[in-house]
Amino acid sequence: MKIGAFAKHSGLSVDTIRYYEKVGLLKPPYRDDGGRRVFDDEELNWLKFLVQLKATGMSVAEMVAYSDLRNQGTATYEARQKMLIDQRKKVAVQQAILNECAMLLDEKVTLYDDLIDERDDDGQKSKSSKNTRCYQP
Amino acid sequence: MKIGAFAKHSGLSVDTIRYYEKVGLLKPPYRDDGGRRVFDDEELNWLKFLVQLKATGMSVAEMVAYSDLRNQGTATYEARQKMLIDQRKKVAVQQAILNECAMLLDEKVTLYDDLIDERDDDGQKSKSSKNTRCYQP
DNA sequence: GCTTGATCTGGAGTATACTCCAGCAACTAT
DNA sequence: ATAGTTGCTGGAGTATACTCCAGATCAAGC
Repeated sequence: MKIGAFAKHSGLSVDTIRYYEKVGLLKPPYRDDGGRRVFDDEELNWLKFLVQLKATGMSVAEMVAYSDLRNQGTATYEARQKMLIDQRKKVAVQQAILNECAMLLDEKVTLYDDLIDERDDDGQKSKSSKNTRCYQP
Repeated sequence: MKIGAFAKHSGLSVDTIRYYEKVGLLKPPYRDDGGRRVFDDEELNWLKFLVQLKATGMSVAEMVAYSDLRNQGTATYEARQKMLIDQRKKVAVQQAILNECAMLLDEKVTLYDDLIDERDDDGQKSKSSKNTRCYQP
């Protein structure tokens, strides 16, 4: 697989692939006769995993650290597992934050329905205005 | 409330407060005799809301857009509500991604338990090695 | 009065993670 | 054979969101 296909399959750009290689997330791949990079499926799986780690909010620097451990073999299993456990905790925190924010957004959206009603009832006797002096969101 | 207290209550730094004012997220506050910024609770509530919007992944540019709408008064209720609805959708997407990533991490952590067992059983007849040729995570 | 700490301004600098470019080489389809 | 696409390198540039600094002012405690 050449770099274009590799990029497409991973969802990253060609430049990003080369950048990832440069910083040590991908090992220097085999080169064909013309000097072009050739990637295999194993490396694609690894890259997809990196993409998912990134989605959890892990920085490139941390991914490089993980990658370096991985390149050192089985002796680093514990260290790698610890990194994943730490990341899992961060994900849990992030999930809690997002859940709160989701509720907040839902509330605000509902509040706007009321605000819109009140604004449009302007000058009429209002039957159900509850938010007249609510903090303007 | 002076800028130091305002920063502390919001969890942001003093520099960030001034930066937020500069880009238009905060309106130019009242200044005391000495030219120092004085913030009120309403502005603190607004800033706290911005912090939560940021936590949902909204960019500063988008927050500025929302802020500008807010400054235009009740005529922009619909536009603001739409922004929040859009952001709510993004949060839902982000939640789904995080849920997947959380599961992935849990799986990987479990896998490492197995890999560690296998590595430490090295040279013994293994009773339960299931991951001998598993992709190295 | 004097020191200390908070705040001020304008502008420069930083960290992160890419992203783009020039200029060239090498495949690929017609 | 030639045009178009893809890939190469090294290095520069970009976007985002701050963060830091110099040099000055201001307020409060001793």
